[in-house]
Amino acid sequence: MMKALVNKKTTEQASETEISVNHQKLIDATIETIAKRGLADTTIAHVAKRAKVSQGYANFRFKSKDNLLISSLQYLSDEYKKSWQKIFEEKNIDPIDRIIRIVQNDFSSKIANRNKISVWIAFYSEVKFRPSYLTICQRQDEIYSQQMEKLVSEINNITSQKEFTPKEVSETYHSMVDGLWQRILFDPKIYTNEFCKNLVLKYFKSIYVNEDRFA
Amino acid sequence: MMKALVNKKTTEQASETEISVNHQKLIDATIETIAKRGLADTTIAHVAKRAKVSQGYANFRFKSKDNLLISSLQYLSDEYKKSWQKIFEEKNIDPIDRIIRIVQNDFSSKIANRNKISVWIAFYSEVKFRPSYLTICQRQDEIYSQQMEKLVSEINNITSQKEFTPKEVSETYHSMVDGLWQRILFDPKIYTNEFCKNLVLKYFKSIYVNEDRFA
DNA sequence: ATAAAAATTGAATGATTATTCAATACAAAA
DNA sequence: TTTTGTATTGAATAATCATTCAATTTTTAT
Repeated sequence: MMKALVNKKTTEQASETEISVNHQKLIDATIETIAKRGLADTTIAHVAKRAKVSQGYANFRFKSKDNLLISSLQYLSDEYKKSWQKIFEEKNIDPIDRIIRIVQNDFSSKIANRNKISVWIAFYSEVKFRPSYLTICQRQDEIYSQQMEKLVSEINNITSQKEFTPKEVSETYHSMVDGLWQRILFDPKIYTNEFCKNLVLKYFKSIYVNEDRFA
Repeated sequence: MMKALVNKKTTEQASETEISVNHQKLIDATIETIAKRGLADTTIAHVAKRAKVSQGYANFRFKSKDNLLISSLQYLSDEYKKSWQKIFEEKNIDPIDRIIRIVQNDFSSKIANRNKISVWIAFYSEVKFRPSYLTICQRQDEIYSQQMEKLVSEINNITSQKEFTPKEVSETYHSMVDGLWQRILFDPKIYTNEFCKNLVLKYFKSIYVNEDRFA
């Protein structure tokens, strides 16, 4: 009896740390399904089929569809966070180069592609009605903004630019990125990643007039 | 027989031009329901109840739920368009004042409130999967962008600003608006309409350095 | 006032879909 | 091998919802 209890606990721990293959397969399949069919048309049956497990299992593994969706959003959020976190942290790189890398990342094909964007917007559209979605998105934004403001204030110090506060620049950039992502979804012919990236760099150019690297 | 035909035609014409009360009641109810419950949870039954007609009637009147949703998006789009169309057309007003009015309009409480925004984003999120949604949104954007570019080029002429093309300024502005609307939904405490408006005006200030009206 | 036509109802239908769970396959331990 | 526990299946269930339509109310024309 004692042994059984201990065993059970070990198993639980294992499944928490070493993320099971099926767990990840299902999350990937969920994101792919939302990208291909839209959130409204994403059923457990579709996801399970794509992940090549039974419908019953998908539900069993995540307790509920809701839970599967939340886990998928969390995964998407973590993936994005990882991509910018390390750029912000490279303290030995010039801050202007660092911000350029942030822009490059935000419009890299890995991040800003129509599939990923459509999934983000699908979740955004439900944020007002699902507190758990809101929490995940807000947490991400908060840290990003905070790091961005710090980076901008470093640049402001170097360039002795006084007209625009770090907060203003950070918020403007952030909203531009969100807006441009949306537009990539609408009209990818015009809004190529390159076009968007250059538009944002041009914005920085308007703030930091003497800095040629933004041109 | 002849008379009957004529009568019928008159009735049809009437119901097309003088939009029936129920028609508009249902569209309003649809927008309200999406705002309150989200698109995923918007059923004909909820809409009908809010519009105070029977569920069967709602479906009969619009042929299908799909059709009702498209009509609602079209209405929203038209309403927004009307609000900016007349500002662009006021040719006797100084272009800088005109662009300031455009900004004021885009962040007026009538346009940029959480209810309206959540409905917009709900439709945006389905744009990739519903060609009819895409068409409505694209048509709107195209005309807006076109007018905006024209306005910016007028301002560029006056200010002899050469660094930033009308297209660039217009696209940047447009994406900022979309991004900020999204952020109003996430965190209305920080992103008040006033805050957003000032952020955008500050952007224009960075382009048109000598123009005090943007400050 | 009456008949004919149109508008509106609401209950029934059928399709879709999340969730459950008994049955089966699989793996590990004895 | 046999036993025991876990992972996985897939068919059944129950709920939700768009759509239909026969019946009823309201409006219009005579």
